[in-house]
Amino acid sequence: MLPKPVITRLSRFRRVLTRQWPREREYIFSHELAAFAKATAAQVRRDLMTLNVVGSPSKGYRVRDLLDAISAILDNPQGHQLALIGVGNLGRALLAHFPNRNPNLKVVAAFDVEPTRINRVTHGCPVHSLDELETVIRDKNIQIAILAMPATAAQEIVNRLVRTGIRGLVNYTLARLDVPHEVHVENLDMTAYIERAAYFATNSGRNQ
Amino acid sequence: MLPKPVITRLSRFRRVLTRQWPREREYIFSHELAAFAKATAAQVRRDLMTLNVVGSPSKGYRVRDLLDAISAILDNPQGHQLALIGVGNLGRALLAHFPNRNPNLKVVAAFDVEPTRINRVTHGCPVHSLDELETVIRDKNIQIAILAMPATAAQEIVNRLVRTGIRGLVNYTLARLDVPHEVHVENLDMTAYIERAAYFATNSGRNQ
DNA sequence: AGATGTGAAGTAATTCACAGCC
DNA sequence: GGCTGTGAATTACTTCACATCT
Repeated sequence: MLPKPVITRLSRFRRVLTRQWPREREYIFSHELAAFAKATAAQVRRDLMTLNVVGSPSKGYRVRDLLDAISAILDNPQGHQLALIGVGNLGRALLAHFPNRNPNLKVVAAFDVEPTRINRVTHGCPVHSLDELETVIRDKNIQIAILAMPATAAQEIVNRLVRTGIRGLVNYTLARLDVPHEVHVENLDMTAYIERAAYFATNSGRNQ
Repeated sequence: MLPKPVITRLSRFRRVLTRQWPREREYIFSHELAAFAKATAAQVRRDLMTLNVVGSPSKGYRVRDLLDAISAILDNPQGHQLALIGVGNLGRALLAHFPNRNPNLKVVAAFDVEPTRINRVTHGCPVHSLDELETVIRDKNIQIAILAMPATAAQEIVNRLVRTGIRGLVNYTLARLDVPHEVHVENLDMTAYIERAAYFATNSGRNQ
């Protein structure tokens, strides 16, 4: 298993290569990718080394090879089915941001308690009642859940998700979650990031 | 300037102390705080050491001292004024999440291009036209901006913000921003986190 | 007995620097 | 000449372990 910073950068590299790098340029140098992805050339070469991607001193790395290697790491061959819990403003924002992205990751079901939201299709995603959580998760083979509902309900729903066999959680809630160690949690507390930005802004920190 | 992981933990510690720790318990042991904040006791003590907070072996740390020390680090004496750029779903979600939080951080102005959104008050926050960006930023002494609008417009608006003297950016956009090194950027690309969760979920990674 | 405070050790991640190649 | 690939050095962060305190 690769270290977290490497995974984070690979994800960034891929976005640069697919969205910013001119399609007609078949090769890229480490320093070019570094410039786009806000990394250093040495860092890029290190990361690519761990992926066993080889470049040539004269041409650099073949973009195609790079993308293949990154996908082999980041993408699941069967793809990932995701569930969204909570279809409030945040949930809807996530749904709206999503469809155009990584085709490997699909939000195939959303859940809410609000009757007016249930049994409708929002941004192409069907919204179910929370009562159906377990059945839908199992039926659609969902491995990852995005938590975008009030913090108070979080732990209880997480317990249900864990019992149903969820593998990963993306937690937009303030709640700190208790999960067995085989379940991966990404905590995305928005205020934490803003506090951090505030600290480094006033202390005139250097970038990144 | 303290390292990023320390700042992140301090922010977490504070949330635990203000929201989860029983008000009547005036003291807390490092291992207690560690359990709540998902850290280790040694880590907590290290962090508190760097803040020069002293505890007693018999009683632990005084919660009040802790909070004061953390605030002295994280909070700006004049507080922070924030601007929100983009009042779509994501922007509204951010506004909704905010008011109850850190009183030191206030979103005092929002901006959008959509005429139907402009000159209204959303979640207690006035929405201005983007045309007024510079004047409002200056008038309200805003140091930090939260970017929650389409990626395409991001860099141009960032340039304007930088010219107006912004100190920090919280970037929810896919765009990678070019800013002078004295401007701090927190990048919060949602899909990156989901890709990370997917990777560690399939590779059955350990938590955190 | 069971904490704290902290040097020292250990581990993780980044950067240097340079041989080898095109 | 400018790039890749990579051991070695460096820097950053975490954890250990223990003297000290109450």
